[in-house]
Amino acid sequence: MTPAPGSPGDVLTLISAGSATTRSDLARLTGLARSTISQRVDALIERGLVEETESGESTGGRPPRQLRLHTEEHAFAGVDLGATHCRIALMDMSGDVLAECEDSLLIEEGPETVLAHVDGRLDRLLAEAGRPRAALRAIGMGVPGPVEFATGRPNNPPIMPGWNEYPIPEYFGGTAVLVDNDVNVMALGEHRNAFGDIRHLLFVKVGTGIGCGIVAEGTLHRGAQGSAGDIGHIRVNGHEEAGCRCGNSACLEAVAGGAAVARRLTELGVAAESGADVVALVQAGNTQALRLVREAGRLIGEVLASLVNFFNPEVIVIGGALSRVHEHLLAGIRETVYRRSLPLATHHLSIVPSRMGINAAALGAGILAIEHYLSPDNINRIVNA
Amino acid sequence: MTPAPGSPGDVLTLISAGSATTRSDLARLTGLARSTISQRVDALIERGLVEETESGESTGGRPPRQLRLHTEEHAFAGVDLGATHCRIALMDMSGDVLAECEDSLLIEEGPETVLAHVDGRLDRLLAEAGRPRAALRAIGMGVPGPVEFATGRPNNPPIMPGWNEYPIPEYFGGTAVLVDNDVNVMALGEHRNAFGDIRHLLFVKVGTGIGCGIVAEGTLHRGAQGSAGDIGHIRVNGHEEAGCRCGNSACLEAVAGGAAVARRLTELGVAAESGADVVALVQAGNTQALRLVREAGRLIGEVLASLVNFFNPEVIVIGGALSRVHEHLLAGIRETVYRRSLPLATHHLSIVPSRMGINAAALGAGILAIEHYLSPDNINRIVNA
DNA sequence: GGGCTTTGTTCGATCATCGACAGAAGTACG
DNA sequence: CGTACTTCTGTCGATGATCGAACAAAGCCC
Repeated sequence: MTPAPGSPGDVLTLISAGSATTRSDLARLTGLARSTISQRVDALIERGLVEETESGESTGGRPPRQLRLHTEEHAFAGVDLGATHCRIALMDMSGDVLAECEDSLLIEEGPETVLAHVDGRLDRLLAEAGRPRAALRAIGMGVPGPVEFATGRPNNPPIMPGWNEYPIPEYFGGTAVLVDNDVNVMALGEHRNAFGDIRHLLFVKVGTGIGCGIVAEGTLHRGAQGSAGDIGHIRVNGHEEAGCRCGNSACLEAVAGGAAVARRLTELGVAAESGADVVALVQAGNTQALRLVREAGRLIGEVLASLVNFFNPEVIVIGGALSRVHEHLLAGIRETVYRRSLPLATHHLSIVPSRMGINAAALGAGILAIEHYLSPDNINRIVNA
Repeated sequence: MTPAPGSPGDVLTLISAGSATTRSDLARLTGLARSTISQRVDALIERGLVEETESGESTGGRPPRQLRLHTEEHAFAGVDLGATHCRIALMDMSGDVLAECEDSLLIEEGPETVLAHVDGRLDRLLAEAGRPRAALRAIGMGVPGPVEFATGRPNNPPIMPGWNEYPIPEYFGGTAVLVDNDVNVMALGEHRNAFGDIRHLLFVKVGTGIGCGIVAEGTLHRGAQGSAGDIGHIRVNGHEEAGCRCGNSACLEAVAGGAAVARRLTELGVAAESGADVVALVQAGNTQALRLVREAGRLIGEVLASLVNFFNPEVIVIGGALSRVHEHLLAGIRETVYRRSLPLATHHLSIVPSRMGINAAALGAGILAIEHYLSPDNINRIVNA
């Protein structure tokens, strides 16, 4: 994955990526001498970052001692804040979930209330996992709105009253807190768990609104103002009648979002209020709902066709509430994308449903926290301290 | 620009970027000891990569000796191959042009003919600049079609018959040859010469066709198959009647490209065959042409509005033949983008005409070659040899 | 049990880097 | 005009990281 670096903290990166599980592997991958590797691994073990497990299988000689991230003593939290829910996953350093929870919680109650709730849940989850608060190394958080990633402040979020410019990291004192848009952390979760070797990936969340997380060269592309991926307000053909909350008309999410599909169903005499209702109707076999979901897929596909030409990704992952009925949504999307995009761009393109489902955001947020902690710079700092 | 690395070849990167012009600068920027810097600079001077110029101005003590890239002894070529032309710029290591040439040349004559022409011109330009062929360190080349960058082979280019899969680098023997799409090298040229500190930039070429070069995190984004930026075949609203050479209808370049505008003018009774004719008509004050160019700008703006939401660039540069009448084209583009994109994304967005004009491609291709040669890996290899 | 292979550690040698010093080349000022 | 001061650059011994070789450990194969 990584080329072949030689600096100190890079050793840990290789271990965490699973590229190397023994000292010999490390020596081969980094080009450093075995003795040097041993010395570095010792330092990492001493700091509690790496542990040795039982010996592996021999390949004809002395069996190598397996190395892995130290899964005790450290903990990381991934927080998924939605408009009406809060999910938290407590993870160890290798990304395995130690404990998790899910609550109904209105984000519009404002940062103090919501973050106090999160803080309380963190204590409970840590207790459940039997780790002290001090073991919590970093917190990742996905929120439903644009965020200035560097400072962790929401940037004029439309559905988060009271959160504008609120400095979320400061609420948690000294603990490192990484805050990002929810779609971005979902994209990250999906990429790291299921598509680690894919370089360019799009994650499209189809829920009440529609958003997109962009992975370019394996890292999140956030854009100049951190608003990249906001595809919900791209104009689609021939729906000028559909007004959008943003003030324009014919926005993608005003014609193909969960709320829009529900409204159209209601107009046809089938009662539906939200994307969840739509999903229920489709699962119950309602043909009108099924047809409209597929039609929504076509509209989304039309926008994605443009983005495929522009960005040329290898994989597009479809997630969000509506993707629970992904067969129909995907059929519509695929139909349009493969017809409207250039052959060169679609030839090796896969369009697949989310593999992480409802957990993508919390897991992705946790991964954001873990990767921050395991970044070579941070590790070098810890080891040299 | 670069964070604060400490490895050997990075010193040269700082010098070439203009971030450091003296040994003291280098020590401050890299954090290395002054003695270490001196030693490295000596090595670079000995290899002929860096030279000392006359002393700079004193700031109260001994004046520092200025360092810069060694501009003699090395040469780089930037080759801009279009459908009907060939421009070559011979440059020194700092990107200054030593000699250039421009010829009419049909790319459809095939690789052997065209590359032989290029090779001959290279010899002439080198002679003009008084440097031996051996001084030519690398060649960058932009071609009008998709390219597999890693191997330098065109990938099913529509307007380059005979070039498919042709291994261009092999034609030039041992010299390093970097081949890329022409729009990509234009984007690179524009970025490096005029927008070096911008992280995310789009370069849009409006000529007979329409294409886009993407700079993300300061580097070219080529996509999974190297076809990223192919925005000419994105569908636009309400022009289903316009058939495109790609087989679809309502493609952006079928309604707003130079050829399309010329065709529409002809339909209105104003004779025009190509984008160049359109430009001439606009410059002559023809109001029909002016109106259609502005209308083309609006259509392009509609597509760009989507891409701004998706990619969130800081700057969009408009280039290509039609941009010679950029006031009108830009007016149309700006009008639509600022109306249809999200405020957060447009707030700090600039949409500007190309500063490099017709030279963008050749210069960008040359920069591709220079940056390849000056990459830390390559420099370390040279110094340690 | 005795080769054989692979892994991991120990230890002296080597090389890059550092810090302190001295010299170089200017300015500021009496 | 000379002296103090500042800033830049090269030299040199000390230090610390890295390496390679030798050695010990731990398995397999016969």
